[in-house]
Amino acid sequence: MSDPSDQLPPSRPENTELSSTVPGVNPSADDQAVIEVEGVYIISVAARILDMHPQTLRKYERLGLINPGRTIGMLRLYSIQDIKKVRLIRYLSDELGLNLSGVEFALAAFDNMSAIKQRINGRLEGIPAAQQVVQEEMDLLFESLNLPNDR
Amino acid sequence: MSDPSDQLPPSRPENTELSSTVPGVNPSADDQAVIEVEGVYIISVAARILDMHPQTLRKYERLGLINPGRTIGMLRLYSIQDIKKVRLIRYLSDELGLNLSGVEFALAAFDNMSAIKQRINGRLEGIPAAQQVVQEEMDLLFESLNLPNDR
DNA sequence: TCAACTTGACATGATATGTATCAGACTTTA
DNA sequence: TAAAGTCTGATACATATCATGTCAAGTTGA
Repeated sequence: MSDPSDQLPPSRPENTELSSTVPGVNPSADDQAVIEVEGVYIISVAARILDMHPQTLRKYERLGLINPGRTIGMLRLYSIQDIKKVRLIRYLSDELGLNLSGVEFALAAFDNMSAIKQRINGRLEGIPAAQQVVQEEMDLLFESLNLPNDR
Repeated sequence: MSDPSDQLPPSRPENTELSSTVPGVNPSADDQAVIEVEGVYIISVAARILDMHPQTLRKYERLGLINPGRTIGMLRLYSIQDIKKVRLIRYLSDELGLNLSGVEFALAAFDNMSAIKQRINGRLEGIPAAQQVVQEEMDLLFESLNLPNDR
């Protein structure tokens, strides 16, 4: 039970990455919310893209699993990252069989692992050899959970 | 969402550690599997200790969540560690609301994290400063998931 | 010996989930 | 401005999951 290799979940489908800085249409520039109009969909469009019911998306938001932007009015705006996050949620739910509490746990685990990986890397700034080791092993960890390893 | 401190789950109850070498009834003596008769219960006793139905324990085993020993015949024998693992399962299920797929995921995550922590530590043998950093941060990670950090 | 265990199958009630609908108000866009 | 779409909040429904319970027929161990 402690050998990571004997409990790999089934392979994760493509296109469920949680993001990775920014999607395609954002070559250089910002870090902040600058213009950020690189693909933003209202709920009906997002639902059609995902082939899911709008109510399901609203429910996910109510549970804190996603957090789409809003217009000045209150219309939800789904970014590419939001769409991908929903795909990941659906994967965890449909393929791995987690309930929504489990999805919440898994997403939090993912976030925390990403954060700690970053922190370690920062604290090992002066020791590249150690950075390398941690990088490799943390990547292994992400793989073993079948979760994306960047943010 | 990436700050570990803002998603700490509710505090975990006492006595759900997954183990830690050996339980109480073992004043001095061994570390290895020497005699290892420091508390081993058949299913009815384990169920009474845990205040759970025997069928529930059998189901957990069938799903691969626990793996109690057996007599030469086939009677299940629950060790202290098994008992504690069941308590952890119950915590994940009852308190965090995970279904059994989620419990499986969480246990696997825990195992993998423990294993990677060990591996990193081994590979950083010659760099105590780095070991220290990783130790601290990995402990943080375990805390953030509200899971025990030893095995 | 015989109570307690084994496996496997099936049933139950409570709860979770995704989907659906309604009403009344607000936003967007043509 | 009018139509179409979205908002919140409530409610409802079919299906699935989970812990528990029961049964039968065979095995174990004090």
